[in-house]
Amino acid sequence: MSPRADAARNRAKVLDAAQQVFTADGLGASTEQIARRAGVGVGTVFRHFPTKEALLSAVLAARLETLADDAERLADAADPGAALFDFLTRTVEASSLKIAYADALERAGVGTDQVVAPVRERVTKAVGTLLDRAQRAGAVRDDVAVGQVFAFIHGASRAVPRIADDALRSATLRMMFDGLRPR
Amino acid sequence: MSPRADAARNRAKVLDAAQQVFTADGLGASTEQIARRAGVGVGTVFRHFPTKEALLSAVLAARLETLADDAERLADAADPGAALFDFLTRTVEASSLKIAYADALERAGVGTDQVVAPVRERVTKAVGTLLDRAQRAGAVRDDVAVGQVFAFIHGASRAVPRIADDALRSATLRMMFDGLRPR
DNA sequence: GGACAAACGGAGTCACCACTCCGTATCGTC
DNA sequence: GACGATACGGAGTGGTGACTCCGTTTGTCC
Repeated sequence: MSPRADAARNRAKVLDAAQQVFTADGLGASTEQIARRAGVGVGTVFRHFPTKEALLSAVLAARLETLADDAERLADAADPGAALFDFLTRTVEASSLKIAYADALERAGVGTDQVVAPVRERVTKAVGTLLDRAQRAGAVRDDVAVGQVFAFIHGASRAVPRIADDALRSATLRMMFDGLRPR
Repeated sequence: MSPRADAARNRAKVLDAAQQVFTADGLGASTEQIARRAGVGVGTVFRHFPTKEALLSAVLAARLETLADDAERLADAADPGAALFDFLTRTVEASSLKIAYADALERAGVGTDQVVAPVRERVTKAVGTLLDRAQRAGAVRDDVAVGQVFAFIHGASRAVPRIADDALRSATLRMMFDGLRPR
């Protein structure tokens, strides 16, 4: 039995609103704020996502989903080195003003969450492929593991968005990821 | 008029407890928890630090103080390159299990806080000196600014402590800071 | 278009937390 | 050791936020 049309619509609206609000105000944002943004009552939010944590998981899963899409799209690029670094740069830049993103990633790292786990695996695999190809092409050190790439993404996502100046920011980002390249 | 002996003692106990509790449970930890840990009443906590934010600032200032001490101690090391990288490594490793530390640093970056500002300047200057010497010795790229070094510290503090394996963690750290070295 | 299930809204509940207030204890001074 | 000043403890207050409950609305199916 598929859900009623309005239910599906509202679920999407809530997820969307949650993403925006978490991004703007951090993970501490209240459920009511999210409900208001979505144009629904709090009851509706809680019907779709029984706890705040469940909502966060869902938001996170959605983000990881697009991350995986990105990585998979780049899997057969002509220049594997460029592909990996492009991916890294875009991933971090995309989360520029989004503090919540890094927090969510952090959460993902710990929780053996039911919702998040499968998507997480997909991302790991896709990034693993990018990494592998980049290494084979000699663009990345041989001794780098996927986990370390995620550590780089995590760290850069945290640190780099704080830099206001555009040029300086992208320079710092490039510099940071340079640590992955062979010497 | 200097403060009464018990007052000074309690102030120190609270500051110490706050540091421990924030470190263990994050910035969301309650004031009562801190009071209990310090072995004093909540009233005492608030008498010494009128708001929770003031307490956080004080904790942060204390941390920055030791950071500055570290940096200044290394200012005339024989090998400037090693000195800078030592400092970076130790700073991050020292904050290993301390999530609160990175949060606090983040806060420091934003706030033009009365308590924190002067210490901040001291740290910046000391690290600036280390950086300068390392650059002159050819151990660090010429185009690196102090702000970028802080970004690296910030990012690494966030990302690296998540790695459980000791060897892998320090390898990642080294790799991350390698981005600062000339190519 | 009527009937029934599914979903909605939002006032209400409960727990928690920053912060206050004041009777009591401790310190420093003579 | 006595006395005033200073600091302490912790019950109390106000506000906020996650989550519940139920009377009302909306979608769907015949």
